[in-house]
Amino acid sequence: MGWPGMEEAMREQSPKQTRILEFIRSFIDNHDYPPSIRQIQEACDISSTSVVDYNLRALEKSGQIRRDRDVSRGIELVDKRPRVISVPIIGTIAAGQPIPVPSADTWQDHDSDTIDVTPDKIGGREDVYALRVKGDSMIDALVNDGDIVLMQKAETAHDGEMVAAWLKDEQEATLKKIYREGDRVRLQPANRTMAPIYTAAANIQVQGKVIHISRDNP
Amino acid sequence: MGWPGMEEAMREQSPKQTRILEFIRSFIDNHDYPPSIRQIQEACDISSTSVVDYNLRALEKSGQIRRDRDVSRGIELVDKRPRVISVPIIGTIAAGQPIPVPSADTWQDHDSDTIDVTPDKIGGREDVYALRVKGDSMIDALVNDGDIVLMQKAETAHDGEMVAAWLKDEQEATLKKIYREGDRVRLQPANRTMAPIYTAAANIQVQGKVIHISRDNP
DNA sequence: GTTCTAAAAGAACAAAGGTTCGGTCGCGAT
DNA sequence: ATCGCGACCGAACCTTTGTTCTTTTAGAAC
Repeated sequence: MGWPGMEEAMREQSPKQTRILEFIRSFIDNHDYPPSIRQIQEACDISSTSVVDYNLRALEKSGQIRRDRDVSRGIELVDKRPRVISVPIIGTIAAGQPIPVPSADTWQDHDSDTIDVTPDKIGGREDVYALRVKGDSMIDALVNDGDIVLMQKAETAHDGEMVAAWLKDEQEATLKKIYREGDRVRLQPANRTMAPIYTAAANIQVQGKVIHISRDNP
Repeated sequence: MGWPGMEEAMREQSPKQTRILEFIRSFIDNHDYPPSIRQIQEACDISSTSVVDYNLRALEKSGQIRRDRDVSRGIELVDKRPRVISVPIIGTIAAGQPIPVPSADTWQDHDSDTIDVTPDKIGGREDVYALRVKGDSMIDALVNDGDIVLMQKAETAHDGEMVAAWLKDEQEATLKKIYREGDRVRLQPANRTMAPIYTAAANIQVQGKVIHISRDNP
């Protein structure tokens, strides 16, 4: 997350360096590749390329940028905005309809429906997929019709985790907190005012853990 | 979203072109700037730079990439992953506590708490901010403790829109669907099982419209 | 076979762009 | 005064890198 004295180093930048940094940032936003030294020079009213180089070295030393020497436009912002990650929406979760559980192979291949999410929501996890919620049968878990839930594939879950559970007998899927109680399972809605569901442990098949819920407001 | 014949043009790419495209994509992911023609050549086992150029022209013609001539590494993917956008979290919405409504000036300056969102959620809107939900007094609107709501600043709202409303007499804020009924206002929870709140129109101050709700699952 | 064309090779060229180096200009310390 | 130093200038230098040109190959069409 940093190093001792990072804050000081970052404060120790001249107005010229701040201006250079801002220009690089906006240039990358516009062009998707970094500016050349001469472009920085012109944009920031600097008289010589060597001055740009001088300040870039300073910025590099203070940890603001990284430079790939011997590479044109080899400037990389350390504090750059990450890009979005596309997660496949592999199905719809609704009472009475099974979720097609994905095989990891077909994930990226099928350019089916996807949703973009910020990397921090994935957080390094693998086997992440998304489900579209249909109907309001999950309203007791504070999940509404049209919501998108981010899931991590899992066959098991610890007590208290919110999972997508497939009820074999009832032939339906639901989103609930799961608790093992001997040979049966309690599915607890997130909303305290709603009553839990009890069923046999053998009747439950965990499809994945809920890691995020996202709802666009119309 | 495309142009007539786009699909055909995209299918008309040789395996070599596909490989080049994938390499560019992964290179940009790793370095944050595009590869040079000679780097593409080496990575894709191509014998000559002119062959790379030949295929890049084809990719450009088929609309896969854009090229800035006379610019080193001036390759831009048309279908690139957008970057995240940082939205300021300007406060907490909870019963009994006022929301500090932001002035547009101080937004970007204060590097206070922010949340990254995908651009499609903003959708060109301006004056977007975020609120952190504290407590479960909004549970009837399917909003839970800890949720982040994306808001668009607004002083007025149409009937049926979900807004953050400040109740002057009660000195508390809430998230509800708003309906004007003569000189009073109905605040309708999103959950049909909950009863609406009625109050005088003069008692209501709209703070913003809800455009998105986001919940990380612990 | 001949012809035509997409695709590829290889080399040379020229522009773009990073780096270097000698020198200047304050400015505080010695 | 002068020494040291951070910041800055200019210009030359040379690598990187995009472009071009000629030639070759491999099929498909005739």
